[in-house]
Amino acid sequence: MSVAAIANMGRMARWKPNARGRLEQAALELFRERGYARTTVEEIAARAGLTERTFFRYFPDKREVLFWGSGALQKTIVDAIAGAPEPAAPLDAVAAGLEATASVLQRGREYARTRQALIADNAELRERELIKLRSLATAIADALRRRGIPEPAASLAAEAGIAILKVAYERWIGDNKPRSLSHHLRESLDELKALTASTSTAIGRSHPARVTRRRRQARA
Amino acid sequence: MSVAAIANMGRMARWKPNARGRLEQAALELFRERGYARTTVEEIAARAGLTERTFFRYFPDKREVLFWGSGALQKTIVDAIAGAPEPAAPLDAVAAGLEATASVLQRGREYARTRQALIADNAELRERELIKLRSLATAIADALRRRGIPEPAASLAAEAGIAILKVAYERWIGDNKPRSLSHHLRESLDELKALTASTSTAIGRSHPARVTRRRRQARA
DNA sequence: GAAGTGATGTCATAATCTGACATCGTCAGT
DNA sequence: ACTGACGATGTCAGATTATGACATCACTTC
Repeated sequence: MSVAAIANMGRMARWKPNARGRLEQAALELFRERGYARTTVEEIAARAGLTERTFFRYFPDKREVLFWGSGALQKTIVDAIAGAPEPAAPLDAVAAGLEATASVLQRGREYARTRQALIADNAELRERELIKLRSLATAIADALRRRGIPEPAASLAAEAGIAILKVAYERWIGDNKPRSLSHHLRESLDELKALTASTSTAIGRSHPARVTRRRRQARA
Repeated sequence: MSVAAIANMGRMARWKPNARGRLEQAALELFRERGYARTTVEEIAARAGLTERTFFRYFPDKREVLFWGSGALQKTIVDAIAGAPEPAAPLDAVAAGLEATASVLQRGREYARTRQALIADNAELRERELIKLRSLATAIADALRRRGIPEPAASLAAEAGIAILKVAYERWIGDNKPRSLSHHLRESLDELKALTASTSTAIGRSHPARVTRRRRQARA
């Protein structure tokens, strides 16, 4: 559809603007009111002024309405890792990626809070969240490998990144002071670094022996 | 039901012996024939000589028919960790736990193979497997903490244990030689130890500075 | 202005899962 | 043996999620 068509929204009786967003919004409201399990897709669609069938055109299943953002999030992280300054330790590249999430996640702490509460008390949603985190972990590891980071280190750094993200996110949500997610990310990262510094693993190392590693990637 | 009643199975028209086992068996057969998604619970129940409703009395949902064993497995591991010889490094206690699984998992490699193949090509099943592994990880970490192992180490050792189990299981399944799961477990463990030995983390350490740690647990 | 396209709606249906209640052997106690 | 409790199943009805096939409507393009 052209830009003109979008601007033209007035006359369109059938075409509802931002259907996906309206569905998300309606779903979240209803989930807050009655909980995830007790609201049906039909109700969500109705509140959004749409049909059950249309809901399933925008979301492959009911759970995804709470995870739609994760796709964009993952892309953001991966891109940021790819674009990090060249000679960076694995964990620093990951950190750059995580920093980039802060902007995407800024739908507000309030949203994050209720979303996490919903996920916490529903098994289906917890399952889905785990899958998304696994997907993110492998995506991060891939991105690191594309930077020439060899295998044990790439996976380990990716796992560490997920761990940091989880801790920071949790703290950010439970934090009453107006400290940003970025703040908690940096803090968690520093803690992890302190923890590994004393025992010195490959993930934390500053410059991997300064090998000219750039040549080995090309395109991938 | 008394032992006599069980021995008496002959006369019982309604009561089918080992209903759960028959359902599992029927399910596995059908999954092999048509795949997981294309077989219905009704078909499974029919082949087991039971009703759809009864299937759901034995398994909370269709997926669980492939994961029923995981409960026993987890218990086995946790018990073995609890019963490991007292002054053991975290990873050694975990290793003792994993060793104990070998007996439970011995439903044969053939079963394991088809089961993993089924899980691999179905999203719902992959999700469920992840959940089970998370559950196992936290159970292991708990067991280690009950042995007096402090927090970063307990979780890390648990994660390492899961990683070892996954690798060993995978290799065992893909192995044509008749090497046991135990063999692959030991091998994977050794590889991990070698990997961490050079960098020396807390997980691999032999004796945690020989502190008298036994007094601090009592009952937990 | 005719064909085409994209977003929705409508209808029909499969499949998963649950609650309520009936039935049928078996066991325990009398 | 009679009876009542009990445990495993069956039967029935229904909510809910999810998908396929096809119609419609507004708007675009040639």
